Amino acid sequence: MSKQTATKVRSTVCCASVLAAPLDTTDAAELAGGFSALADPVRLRVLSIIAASPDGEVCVCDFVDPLRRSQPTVSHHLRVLSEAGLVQSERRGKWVWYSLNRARLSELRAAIDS
Amino acid sequence: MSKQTATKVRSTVCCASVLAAPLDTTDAAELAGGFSALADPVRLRVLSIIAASPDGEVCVCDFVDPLRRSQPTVSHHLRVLSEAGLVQSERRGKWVWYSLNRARLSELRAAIDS
DNA sequence: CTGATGCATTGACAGGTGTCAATATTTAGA
DNA sequence: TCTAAATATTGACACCTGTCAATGCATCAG
Repeated sequence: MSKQTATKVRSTVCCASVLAAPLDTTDAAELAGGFSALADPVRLRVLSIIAASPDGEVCVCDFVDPLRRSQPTVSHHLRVLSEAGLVQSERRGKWVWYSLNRARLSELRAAIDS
Repeated sequence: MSKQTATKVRSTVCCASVLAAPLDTTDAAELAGGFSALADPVRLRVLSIIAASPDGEVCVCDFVDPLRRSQPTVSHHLRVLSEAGLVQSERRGKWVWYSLNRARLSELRAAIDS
């Protein structure tokens, strides 16, 4: 089951922007969802750890030690990031590997671009 | 009293980045604070309204109608944005004018830049 | 000084969130 | 099929957050 949830259809032609034009409530809610996923230090470190990994993917067990959080807590954060579209997962054998969705990060970055 | 709170000293030379290097817990907490302020649709629309205003500043009373929130609620959101360093305020007579802190927005944008 | 206006603060409440222990699920290997 | 290992889910708890009504504070007009 790919936990690829809720990347709703954008209502604007390109992508929503906070600064370029008046933001409607739909776009505002969608963007707020994305930033909510970034609004936690543990999740930011999850993204950072993935970005710093040689292959661009990290399995769940390798987050537990550096994050100093329990395995269920790590799993929870990965789910939040996944549902926000910021990471994707792939099961290979007993392990699940997480990688960045840089396009989604770019969307959020662009949303606060002048 | 300038409500310019808590823009803590950055621990890195330039500015914290999620993707460029392993993120320490201090930087992660600081960035998460910034993204928390962006993690609400009402606040994103506040920023959008300011950005769309001709003079780049908006007084509190002019948020209430478009946001469809009570005046205390608007005031609450402006305080959150202010404490995150994303807006600044200036009292002129009976009115208080809010404007964007684009440098702070740039910091957050840069933090999720590749 | 008084009254009116713009904004901030307080208090209360419902709902959301991060955390962990316990448990379930999935997979590989024997 | 049985067991162990990796990950996900559930349940519980404390804390945080968005909201509004009521109230307080600051400023201006008269």
